[in-house]
Amino acid sequence: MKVADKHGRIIQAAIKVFARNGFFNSRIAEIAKEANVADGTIYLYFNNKYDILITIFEEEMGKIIASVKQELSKTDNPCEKLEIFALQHLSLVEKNKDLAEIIQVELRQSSKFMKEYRNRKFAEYLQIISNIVKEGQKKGLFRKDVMPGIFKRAYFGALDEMSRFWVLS
Amino acid sequence: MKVADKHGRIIQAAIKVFARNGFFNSRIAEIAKEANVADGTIYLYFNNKYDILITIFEEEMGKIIASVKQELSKTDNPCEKLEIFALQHLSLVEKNKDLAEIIQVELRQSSKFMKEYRNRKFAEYLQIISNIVKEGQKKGLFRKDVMPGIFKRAYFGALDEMSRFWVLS
DNA sequence: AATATCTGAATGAATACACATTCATTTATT
DNA sequence: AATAAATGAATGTGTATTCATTCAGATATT
Repeated sequence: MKVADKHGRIIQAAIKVFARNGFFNSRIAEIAKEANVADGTIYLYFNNKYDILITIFEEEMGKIIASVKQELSKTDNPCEKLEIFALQHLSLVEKNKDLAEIIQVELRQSSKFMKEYRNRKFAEYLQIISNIVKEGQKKGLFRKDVMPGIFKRAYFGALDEMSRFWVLS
Repeated sequence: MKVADKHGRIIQAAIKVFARNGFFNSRIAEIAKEANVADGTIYLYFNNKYDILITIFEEEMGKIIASVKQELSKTDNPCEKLEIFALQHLSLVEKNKDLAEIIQVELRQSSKFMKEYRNRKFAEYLQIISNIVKEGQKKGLFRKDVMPGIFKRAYFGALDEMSRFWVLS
């Protein structure tokens, strides 16, 4: 890492500040201060405030997806995969509380103010679950009447709501 | 309903507008227009913008809780109750998409900008689930090692995430 | 090697503007 | 006539973004 990785420092600062105040109540000035950077410097690395949030979604979710896929590749038993996914999800949330909070809180309303932006990374994350289910059904391990597209939501939703308990405390 | 129930009209307008834009991107002027009321009139009925949102949480969640409890009282079999809760939740979401969206999207971050406000109504809603579980355990119908406080979150989370699929579409 | 010139990253004060809230005035109700 | 309710233009504040300026380091010139 460069001694002065401004981009990275701003992202890390923003994760902290957004998690603390929520996106709309966060001030660019506060992020700048947290990153030890001038207000204007932020605009050398990002187009605007939204852009910082989008970058957090993209870059950080990307890392998480990669890490989960990595863990899942260690087995090809769909039952075990499902379990690994849950454990991995909860442990990642615990390790990155600020990031988890931003994803949980801001992702939901992001579509509201970033019309053009559809969160592909999040969809990709959910996709991992439905792929496990499909695989399990092919192998005759899971019931065929479970709809993977519905299941992925129920499974993720349960994990998400449970983890929210300790993220927000 | 009174011919000019301003309070109610403003609330209904705000539900529509908040659902459309999200809280922070909603303008008081837009709510006023939607309610066919002058901007200033809103401040005769509410202290400020936050107050409108809080009132939505309190009043509308109150109605929903009452309605769910009503339905649940029709049986005293905990298994059936759990099923009724799910069906009732999903049907209420479908009937009140705008309200559902606000609760799903804004509730999460509300704690961020309304420091003093703890959402009691929402806690009360979750409580319904854990009470069913406790009852079922007492009657020997549910496993004793299920923790009601965790289960209520997993169950609600699954329902919530599934319904989000069609709320936001 | 010493000096002059250039470059562009970084700064932070100044700007511009959006919008919640107010309140003097008007309209309705008793 | 007195009181209450409603109006909407005007106000003031907060803050995202801009941009003229600085300055450390690179490059050219002597």
